[in-house]
Amino acid sequence: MGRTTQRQDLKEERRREILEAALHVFAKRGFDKATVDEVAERAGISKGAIYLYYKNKDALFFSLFEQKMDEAREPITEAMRSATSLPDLVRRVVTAQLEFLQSNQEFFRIFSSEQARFDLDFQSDFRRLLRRRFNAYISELGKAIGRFVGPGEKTLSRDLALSLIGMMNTHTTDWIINHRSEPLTAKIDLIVSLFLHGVETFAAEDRALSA
Amino acid sequence: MGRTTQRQDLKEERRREILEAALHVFAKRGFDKATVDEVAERAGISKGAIYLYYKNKDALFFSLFEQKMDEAREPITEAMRSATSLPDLVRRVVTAQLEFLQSNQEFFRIFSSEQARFDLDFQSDFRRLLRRRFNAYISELGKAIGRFVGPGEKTLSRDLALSLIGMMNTHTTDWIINHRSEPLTAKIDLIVSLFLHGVETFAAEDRALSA
Amino acid sequence: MGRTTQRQDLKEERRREILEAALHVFAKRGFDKATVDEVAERAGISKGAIYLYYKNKDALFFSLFEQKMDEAREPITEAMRSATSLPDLVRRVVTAQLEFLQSNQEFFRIFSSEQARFDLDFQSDFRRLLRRRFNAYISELGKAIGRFVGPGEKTLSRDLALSLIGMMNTHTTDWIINHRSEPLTAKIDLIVSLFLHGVETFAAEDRALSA
Amino acid sequence: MGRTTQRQDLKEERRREILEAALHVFAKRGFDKATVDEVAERAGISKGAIYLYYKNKDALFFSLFEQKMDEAREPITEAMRSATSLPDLVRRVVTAQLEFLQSNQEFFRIFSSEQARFDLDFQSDFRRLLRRRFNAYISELGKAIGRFVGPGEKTLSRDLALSLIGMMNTHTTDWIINHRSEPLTAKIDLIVSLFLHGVETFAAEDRALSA
DNA sequence: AATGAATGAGGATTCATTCAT
DNA sequence: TATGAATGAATCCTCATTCAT
Repeated sequence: MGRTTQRQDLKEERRREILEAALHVFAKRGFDKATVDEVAERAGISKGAIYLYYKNKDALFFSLFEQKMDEAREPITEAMRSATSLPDLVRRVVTAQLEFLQSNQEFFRIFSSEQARFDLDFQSDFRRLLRRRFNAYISELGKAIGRFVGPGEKTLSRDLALSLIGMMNTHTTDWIINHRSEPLTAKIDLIVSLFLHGVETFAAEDRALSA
Repeated sequence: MGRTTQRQDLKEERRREILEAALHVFAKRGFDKATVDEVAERAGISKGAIYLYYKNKDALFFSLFEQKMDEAREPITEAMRSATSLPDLVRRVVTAQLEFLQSNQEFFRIFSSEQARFDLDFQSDFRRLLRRRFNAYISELGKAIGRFVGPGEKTLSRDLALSLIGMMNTHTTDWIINHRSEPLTAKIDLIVSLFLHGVETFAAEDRALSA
Repeated sequence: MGRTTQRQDLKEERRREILEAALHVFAKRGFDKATVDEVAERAGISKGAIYLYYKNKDALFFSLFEQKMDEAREPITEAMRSATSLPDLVRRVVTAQLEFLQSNQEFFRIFSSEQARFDLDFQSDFRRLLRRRFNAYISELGKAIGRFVGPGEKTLSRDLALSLIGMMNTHTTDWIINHRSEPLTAKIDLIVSLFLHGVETFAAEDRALSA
Repeated sequence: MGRTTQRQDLKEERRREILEAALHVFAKRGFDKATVDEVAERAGISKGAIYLYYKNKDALFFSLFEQKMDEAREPITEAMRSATSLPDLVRRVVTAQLEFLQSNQEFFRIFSSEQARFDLDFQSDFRRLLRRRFNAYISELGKAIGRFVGPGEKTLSRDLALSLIGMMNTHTTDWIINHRSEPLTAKIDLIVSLFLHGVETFAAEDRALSA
C-alpha cells in the first residue's frame, strides 16, 4: 500500500470519526444548538481540525445526512427489488427500515427534527436536496407498492407509502422518547398486519379470543 | 367589570398577540434561529415588552406549545367522547386532527421538529412536560380505541393509536413540504379506510375497477 | 425639541463618536489589523454597540471614508468655483487640500493605504465606489484646470490634475512619516510654483541669489 | 563549485521562488489578507517549507520589500550618476522609475499601501527600516537634483525630489487602478516637462495651437 | 529538506437579556 | 407599562505556526 493510499485511508478514517461525533452531538442538541466545539471535543481533535475535513458546519451536517440516508436506502431498496407479493414487500421493507432505525436512533432524531422544514431555506439549497431525497424515497416505495396494488394508481400508491412510513416513524419516536426496552423490531408484525388488513385483523382476533 | 379585571384582560390579550407572533417566527426559523427581536417586531411591540409577559425565550416557546396543544385537544377529545363505533371514532378523530393541522401547519412544524427530542433535557423540564403531554394524547386515543377493539388490550390499543397518528403526521408533512394545493383533509378517507381495513380495501376496489 | 429628535441627535452623536474612534484605529492599524474591539474600546462602548450603528466592519470603514471625502471636497470644490486664473486656482486648491490633510492626517493614512487597491474587490463593491470617488475628484480638478489651460485638452488636464495631487500627496506622506514640525501648509508655495513654472523658477531664483 | 555552494545556490533559488510567489499574493490581497498557504501554493511548495526559508510571515514580507527596493534602486542610481544636466537627470530618473513600476505594479501596490504607516510600529523595527530606505531614496534624488539646482539648497532639493516622485506615484496609481492600456512610460514626457517648466509649457503650446 | 495535519489563539458577528428613562 | 440602547457571552471560522513523519 503506497504512502498516498495510507494517507487517504487515514483521512477517510478521520472523516468517519468526525461524522460519528457529529451524529451524537447533532442528535443531542439539534443542528442549531450543536457547536463545532462540542463535535471536535467528542471526536478528540481540535476545533480547527474539523475544518480540515469539512468546509463548515453545514457541510458537516449535510455529509452526515447523506451518508446515513445512503446507508438506510440500500437494504430498503433491496427489499423492494426482491419482493414477490404485497405482504412480502411490506414485511421486507418494514423489517429493513425498523432494523436500520433501531441501530440509528440518533440519525432518526436528526432526520425527524429537520423533516418538517425541508421546504424552508437552509443555506440556499441544503434542504432542497433533503426534500428531493425524501420524495425520492417515498416515490420509490410508492412504485413498489404500485406494482402490486394497481398499475395506474400513482397517487394512491404514494399515499400508501406515506402511510406506511408514517406508522414506522411514530413507533420509532415512541420507542426512542419512552426508552422502550423491547426492540423496535417487535413492532414489525403489528405494522405489517395493520397496513395489510387494517384494524379489523386485531379486532377479529380479539373477538375470537374473547368468544 | 373591575379595573383589575380589565387590566388582566389587556394583559391576556397582549400575551395572545405575542404568542401569535411567536408561532409564525418559530415555525419559520425554528426555535434557535428565531430571535426575540423578530417576534417583537411581528407582534408590533418592543423587544423589552416581551419580557414583561414572558420570563424568557424558553418560557415563551413553552407557553406557545401548551396553548396549541390545548387547542388541538379539545375537538379531538370531543371526537373520542361522542364516537359510537370504531369507524365512527376513527373518522371523527382523523377529521378533527387533520382539520386542526391544516390550519396550524406552523405549529406542526415546531412540534415535529421537537418531537424526537422530547426525552432530552431542554432547559430543565420543558421537554419532560411535552413528553408527558404527548404520551397523554396517545394514551387517550389508545383508550378510546380500546373501547371498541378490546378491553384488556392496552398495549395493542396504544400501538394502534400510534400508528394512526403516524399516518396523519406523515401526510401532513408531505402536504406541507410539497405545498400540496388540495386540502389536507382530502386524505381523511384514505387514512380512515387504511386504518380500518388495510391496503386490501384499495386493492379490492382496484381489482373491481379493472375487472 | 421632541423626544424623537433628541434621540435622533443622541444617535448621531454616538455615530460620530464611533467614527472618531474608528478613524484612529484604522489609521494606526490599517483596515485588516484594526479590530472592532479596539474601536469599541476607544469609543468607550461595548463591542456589540458598534453593530447597533454600523452593519459591520466594512460599513463602518466605508462610512468613515465617505464622511471624510465629503469633508475634504467642500472647500476644494469651492476653491475651484471661485478661481479667476490658473495661478489662483492652483493656489486655492493646494491650500484647501493641504489644510485639510494637515488636520486629517489619520484619514490620509487610511486613504493612502487603500488607494492603490481601489481596483481590487473588497466585499463586492466597496472599492468600486472609492475608485469612482477618486476618479471624480481627479476629473473635477482636471476640468477646473482645463478651463484655463485649454478647452479640448481633456487628457492633458486630467494628467495635470494627477500630477498636482501627486505632489501634494508625497509631501503629506513625508510630513507625516518624518514628523515634520513645520506645518504642511508651508509647502504651498513650493508646490504652486513648481506646478506653474517648473523647477526653473527655483533654479533662477537660486542663480540670482548666488550672483 | 563545491557541494556546499551548490546547496547554497539551491537555497537561494528556492528563496527567490517563494519571494516571487509572495509578491503576487501580497499585491493581490494585501499583507494581512494574504495567507502563507496561498503563497506556498503559488510557489509550488508546502506551507511548512516556507518556514524553512523564512522565519515567519513578517520576515517574508520584509525580505520581499528589500529585494524589490534594491532592484528599483540600481537603475535609478545609475541614472543619477550619469546625468549631465537637470533635464537629463530628470528624464533618466523618471524613465528608470516608471519603467520599473510598469513591470512591478504589484510591488507598487504593496509599497503604496504601507507607505503612509512607515512611522508606526510594525513588529518591532520593520517599518523603521522601510522609512529609512524611503528617506534615503528621497535624499539621494534630492542630492542629485541639488547638484544642478544649487549646492546649499538641501531642503529645496529634497522637496523637489518629493514632488517629482509624487507625480510619478499618482500617475502610476491612476494607471493601475484604471487599467490604462497605454504604457505607463507614455507619461514620461508630461512629467518631465511639467517638472522642468511647469504648466506653462502646456498652456503655451496650447495657445500656439489655437492661434 | 519537505510535508501537511493539527493546533489554538484571535476576530467578526449575533442575540438573549437587562435597565435607565 | 413600554421602550430600545447597551451589554457581553457565545459561536463560527481563519490562519500563522509547529511538529511528527
